[in-house]
Formats: sequence, structure tokens, C-alpha cells
Amino acid sequence: MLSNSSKYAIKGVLYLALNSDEDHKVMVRDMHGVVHVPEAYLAKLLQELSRHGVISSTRGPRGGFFLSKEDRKRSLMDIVKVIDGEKRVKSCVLGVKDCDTDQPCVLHKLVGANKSKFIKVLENTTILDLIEGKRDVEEFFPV
Amino acid sequence: MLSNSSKYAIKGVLYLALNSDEDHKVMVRDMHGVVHVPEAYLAKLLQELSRHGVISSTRGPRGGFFLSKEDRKRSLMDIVKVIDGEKRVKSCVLGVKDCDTDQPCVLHKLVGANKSKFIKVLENTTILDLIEGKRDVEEFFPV
DNA sequence: AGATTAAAAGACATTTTTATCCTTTTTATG
DNA sequence: CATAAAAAGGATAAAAATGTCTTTTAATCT
Repeated sequence: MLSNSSKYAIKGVLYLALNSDEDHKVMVRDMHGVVHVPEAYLAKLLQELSRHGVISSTRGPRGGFFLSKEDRKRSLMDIVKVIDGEKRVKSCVLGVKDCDTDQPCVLHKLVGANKSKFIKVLENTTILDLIEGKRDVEEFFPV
Repeated sequence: MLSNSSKYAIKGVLYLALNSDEDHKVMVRDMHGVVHVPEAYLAKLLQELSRHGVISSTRGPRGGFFLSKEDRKRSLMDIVKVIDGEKRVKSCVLGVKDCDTDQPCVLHKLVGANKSKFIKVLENTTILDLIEGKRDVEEFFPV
């Protein structure tokens, strides 16, 4: 659903949101400890975000990463899109391939469509619940 | 959130739910095409599930995998537990480490607690929304 | 201008996940 | 009892994700 890289990136941006602006840039060296992400790896992720215009940065002395006013209007999805790609996040919880919100598989209705009561569904739905009233294999495996 | 392996396993079990019982066992050879999982890999996963008593199997001629009446009462979580381990599934969407349902981080309230309106939250929540009213870094990074 | 600082970029290493192959064990059946 | 069918198990391979290191480029300060 979300790669660690995306989680790292979100944490990083969150840190920047709290600790930076145009006049107070932040070096990776100073933030990686707080967000618990390996320094070089965090640097890479932030560079990628910067390259895609999701966050801002300048090089050289007094340089670093920061969020502009505009940057702060970005959604978390904007971050995730850059790191994981949209497809990965939106993909069906079960569909390894072509199932998504537009073309949902049968399980989608249960766990996918509202991809978020997911844990509860996993715990409370038995195999029996799943298949009741259904005998057609094709219904479950559209792809 | 869910590994492909778990998705594969769920699909496999689903297939068994639809196509097997004590008297009609199913060989991996006959099911892997339908569920779109590599034969040898699916075999491994089903073996693992069988070893943990989540599904049933017998060897030899006319053998194969199947679901007993009891097996059908299992939850999807039972499957996922075996393949991914409980920790992985329950882990916080953002917490790479110790954040979970019991000790939620701040983002948890937003995306984690109801880990399922997640996509919508991602799309609709801006950085600004996230930090409004908060200036304390520690609040965001408990671990 | 020159030295220094910090991100950008890209090559390389490690680990985890996914996938395959091959041998062994079990078991039904003729 | 021999044979063949099928899962079980182990070793290995490939791919993807994660992580590190080194060099290059740009900004700043003296």
C-alpha cells in the first residue's frame, strides 16, 4: 500500500513543515535523526521530491531543504505519487494486476472500495462470508 | 500493508473455497492458472498455510489442497498472519517502527486509526491541514 | 577569485521479496 | 508390492526495495 520510502518521505516533509521556511532551510544532516531515516536515504528521497517540485531546496552554504508557502498546499498524495507512483497506492488490496477503483474485483466491495476498514474486515470476515451466494470462479478472478 | 504473497495466498484459499472439499481436492497445477500465481510459488504458500493448519492437504494420488468445514471458518487475517505475520499488517501506515493501534502516533488519528478512508485522506489532506495548531516536533515522531 | 558548504546525481552494496528447480517423502491404487 | 501421483522441503536465482558512497554542481562567504 505504502512503501517505507513513502513513509520516510512523508515524515521528512512533515519535519520540514514544522521546522523550515524560505529563510530557515534545513540540512538532511540535521533532520535525519529526528525522523529516524538513514541520512543518505532521506537525502535521496527529498532530492526526488524537490526535483518534482513538491518541496524546495537550494545548494551551498545556508542552503538546504524547505517548504515554500505553495509547497505547504500539497497533499500527502503528491508526495506518495512521486515516490511510489499513483498506481501502486491506488491498486486493489488484492489485485496484483489490473483491478482498481474503476474496475473493481469482487473482493473490492468488501475490502477494497473502502480500503480502510480493512483491518476490521480481515479480522471479521470468514471465507464462508466471502463466498456466500457465489459459485462462479470468474467473478473472483477477473484478470 | 499486504504483501503480494498474502494476496496470492488469499486468492488461492478463495479458489479452494469455491472448488474444493474433503472429497474434491485440488492440485496446484490445476489452480495456478486461474488465480494467476506462479505454480511453484503458490505451492509454497499453500504448503505454508497447510503447515499452520489454515487449510488442509493430503499427498499422493487423488491428493491435493482443500478446505475442510473448519477451515472455512477462518478469517482472512488467519491467512495473512501466516504469510506476512500479524505485525506487518497491523503496523501503522506511517510508523516504520513502534507505532500501532495501541500506541498511535499523531498521524494515526488522521490516516491510521481508520486505516481505510486512507486514500481519500491522502488526496484531501494538505501539509497545512496536518500541522495546524501543532508546533511540537516530538508529537509527530514518538519513536 | 577562491575556498567552503550543501544539494544533485549516479554508481554501488545489501537485504527482502518473489520465484524456480530439484529431490524427498507420503500415499492411493492396480 | 510396485508404481505413480502429489505435497513437502531445501537450495538457489532473480528482482525489487532499501541503503551507502563518491563525484559533480551551485550557492555563499571571505
